[in-house]
Amino acid sequence: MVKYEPKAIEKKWQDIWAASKLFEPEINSALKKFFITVPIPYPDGFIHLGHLYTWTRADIYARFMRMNGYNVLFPQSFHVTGGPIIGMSNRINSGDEKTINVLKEQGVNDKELGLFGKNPKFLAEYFINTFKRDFADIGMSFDWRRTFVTTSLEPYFSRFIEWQFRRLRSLGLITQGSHPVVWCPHENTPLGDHDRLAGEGESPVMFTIIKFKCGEYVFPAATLRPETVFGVTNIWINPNVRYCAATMESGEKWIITENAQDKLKNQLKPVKTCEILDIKSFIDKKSVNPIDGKEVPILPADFVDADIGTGVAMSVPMHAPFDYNGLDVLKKKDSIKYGNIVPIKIIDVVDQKDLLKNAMNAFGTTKDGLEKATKFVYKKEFNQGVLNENAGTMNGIAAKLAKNNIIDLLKERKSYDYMFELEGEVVCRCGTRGEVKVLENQWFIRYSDKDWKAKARKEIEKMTVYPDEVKLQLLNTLDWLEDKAVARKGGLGTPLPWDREWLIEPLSDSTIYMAYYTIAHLIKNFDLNEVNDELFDYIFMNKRGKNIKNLSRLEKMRAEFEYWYPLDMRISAKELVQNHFLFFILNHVILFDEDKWPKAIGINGWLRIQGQKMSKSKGNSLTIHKALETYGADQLRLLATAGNGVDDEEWSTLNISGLNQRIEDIMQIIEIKDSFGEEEIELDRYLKSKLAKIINSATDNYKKLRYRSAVFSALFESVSELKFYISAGGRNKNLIMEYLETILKLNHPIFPHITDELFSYLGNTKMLEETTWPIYDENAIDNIMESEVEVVKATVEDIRNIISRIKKRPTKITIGIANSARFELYNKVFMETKHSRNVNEIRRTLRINDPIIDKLLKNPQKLPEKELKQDVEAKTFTELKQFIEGAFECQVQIIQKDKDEKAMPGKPSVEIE
RNA sequence: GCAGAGGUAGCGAAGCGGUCAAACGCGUAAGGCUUAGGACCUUAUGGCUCAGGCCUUCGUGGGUUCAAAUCCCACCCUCUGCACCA
Repeated sequence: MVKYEPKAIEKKWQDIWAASKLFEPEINSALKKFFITVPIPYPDGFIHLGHLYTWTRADIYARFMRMNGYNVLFPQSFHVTGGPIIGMSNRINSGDEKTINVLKEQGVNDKELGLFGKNPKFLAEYFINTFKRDFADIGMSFDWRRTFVTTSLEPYFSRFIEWQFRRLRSLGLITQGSHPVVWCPHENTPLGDHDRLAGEGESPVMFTIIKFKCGEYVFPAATLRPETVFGVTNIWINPNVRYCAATMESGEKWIITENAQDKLKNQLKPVKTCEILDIKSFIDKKSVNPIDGKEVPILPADFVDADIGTGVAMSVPMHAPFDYNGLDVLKKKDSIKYGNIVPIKIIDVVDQKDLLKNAMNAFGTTKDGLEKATKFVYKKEFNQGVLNENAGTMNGIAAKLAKNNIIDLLKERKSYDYMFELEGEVVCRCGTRGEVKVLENQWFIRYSDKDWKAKARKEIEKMTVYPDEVKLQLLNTLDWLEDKAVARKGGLGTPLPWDREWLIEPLSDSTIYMAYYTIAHLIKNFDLNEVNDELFDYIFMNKRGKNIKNLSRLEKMRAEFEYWYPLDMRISAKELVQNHFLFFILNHVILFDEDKWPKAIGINGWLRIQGQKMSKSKGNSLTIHKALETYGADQLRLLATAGNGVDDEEWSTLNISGLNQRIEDIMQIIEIKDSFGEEEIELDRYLKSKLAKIINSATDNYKKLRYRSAVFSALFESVSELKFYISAGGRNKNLIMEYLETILKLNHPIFPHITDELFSYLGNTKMLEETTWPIYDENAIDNIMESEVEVVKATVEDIRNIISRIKKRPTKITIGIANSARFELYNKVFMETKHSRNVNEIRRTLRINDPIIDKLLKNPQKLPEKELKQDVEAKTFTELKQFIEGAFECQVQIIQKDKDEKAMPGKPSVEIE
């Protein structure tokens, strides 16, 4: 009994591949090139199975293209820009138990841990080495000569990034401005999602400030709904909170909560002086609504949250449940004083006359209920509402549009301002409450630029995207893409060449490095001083500057770039689609000529393990290194076939046994190969036809990165067809050998080690990647033969069914094939189904009166689906007689039927005795 | 909120107008093999039916069609991204 033992053979083949230099391609103008990459990873931990999902998918593509005759470049590098490496190092240094335990479990010793904590560079180098080791062990076909590390560890690469950013700046695509971020005042740093204990996903929301004048003072009401300003009946302040009169730079005296003045300071609205005052003294005084000049009273309300906005709110009772309820409370207290304040309805929603009241009745007047009602009302009114005659000049305008119109009006009247606020609470890991801060002099890359977007749109439309739906996602995201901050003050990275206290952040320094791969191994021969903008201009733009000398040395790099670029395929998981991939595309279209724009991208989902995404942070990741203790490389590579597209796919080790089984099946057939002979039978045509279809579908699926489907036909279907052929009496050695060779080729990209091994068992001395991909032979397709074999299989099913019904062991089975007249009618009907599947129509066209026609047309669901031939059916049954006898262990007779009503084409009559 | 994807038998997952009671894998059950277990092989696995038949199913509710898991509309639920965060 043969057993598949992957460990025994995998190292051997990895060494053979390495020695062959197969994966270190050189320029070869006789060959078409193919350049494929995966985004560079952060070496801040061990590579695990979740990562591998993406990389194996790329490696499979690289091997597939090599076998298809392409000169394939598949390099890999590493990313250390930004925070992750330093963050990891800091966590270890500060004794973070979770992190340390995970690493220890994965085999890091105390000495190494100590160094990790002290030296982020050591940490990065350590993990880069483990990545390389694990990549090799899993059989990745990388060209390691071109590896580099972005960015601060590699001055040559930094020069490249500087070149990129000077060019972007010279194109006017880098600007400086201010920008709101969530900020930790304790650590003095922006708070990303990963830095938060609470408030993940919270981002600054812009509140409109509308200035209501009251004598010398301004009441700056903060609101999310400026479109309701026509419906204001009063101003709310909270009598239980300390307020102050803050003198702003403009000289205006704003009445705001004490809290609010710090917020304003953070948002570049410095408060010059500030006097505490008794807010209660303003109650019942009048203020002026700037939109229409109407006077509205200032009233007390304890639901006004001192932590949000300015502490001054405008009251629109007809459109805000809290305001309505607040006014109600006051009216109950003092109906004379407040009785004449009437809610004003300014937004109409079709079919929703009493939207607010209904919502309040439905949700109640508890705090929670009012919040729900608020959400409900806001949503309906904003999306479906239209302003009415109470809204002055805005009458008839949709609420959605009115918002900006009203803001413009307020600006004209110098009654507008804005501030940022967090809707939910954000807490930093250090425990401090996060707040909004507007950063000054931040550098931006102008992804909002219309012309730039138009170019990118053109490229996306042209590009091949697997799977298809991702293209739509790219285009949609491009539409709302805004300017992006390109630099930060912390972490690692290349300084902005013109403002060196800012470091270029990771998503911005990783947009065009694929071009750098083409020269990465050569540029190191230069002195760093020689590596300047002119050099890059010459290589990448063919622009020869004054100081360019030593042309011959440069020429080699230029040739590499010209040969390998553009990038033909980039593979990644889906989370990079809406950020990295867009930046990658945008930078390419602006920095390179159109013939150097990327050709295709392939996106995959995640690997789930027991329903959860496999990731470092979830702690459910299995490192490749560990997994290789139990499984072989090819067995782990099977996980690349977990899915076809962007859906997340469940992976279980159980699939591995299915793989093992097929491999052992193949090994067994190879073992008995000498027992096969020369005889050719009808069934050969069936196997050849199946093989052709398998080649066709596997090839197509490989091309589209649909590996789940590819492995299904290349491995599972192919082996089971071969087993059927042999069990049904097939013995044609030449055919079987050709079949085996073909399926080894078809499986090689996914399972390179075992297929190379088995290929050598067949007496070959070449590696599979030195052979060529199987060619689909259309002439081998024999649909009638395939159909008739299916008829036999279906008949066996039928017989089984009957036997189980009548509950007796058969002694003899007689199978009656329909006569050729019936086949003729059958095929006539089949031909008609190509034009119409409407039974009445078929009947009308055919105009044949025959009980067989009636039978065929009885059920439109069961119309003939394929062409059948009487002689083939008869021959097939005769040839497979032994196969049928074997299944039932009794005598089988095949006869021709002339009159039997039951025998139909594709459905012979069956008599069981 | 905006955008994208998805809901299929006990589970994973194909199918994306007719050959669909739904591939394939796993699980489960019976039989074979074996001293026994494992592995392996065969068969069964929505319901009913003692001659190959019938009935009900593909998130929910409608619709289009001779025909819908597949197309259209509405609703419910799940996942993902949304920017200084890699």
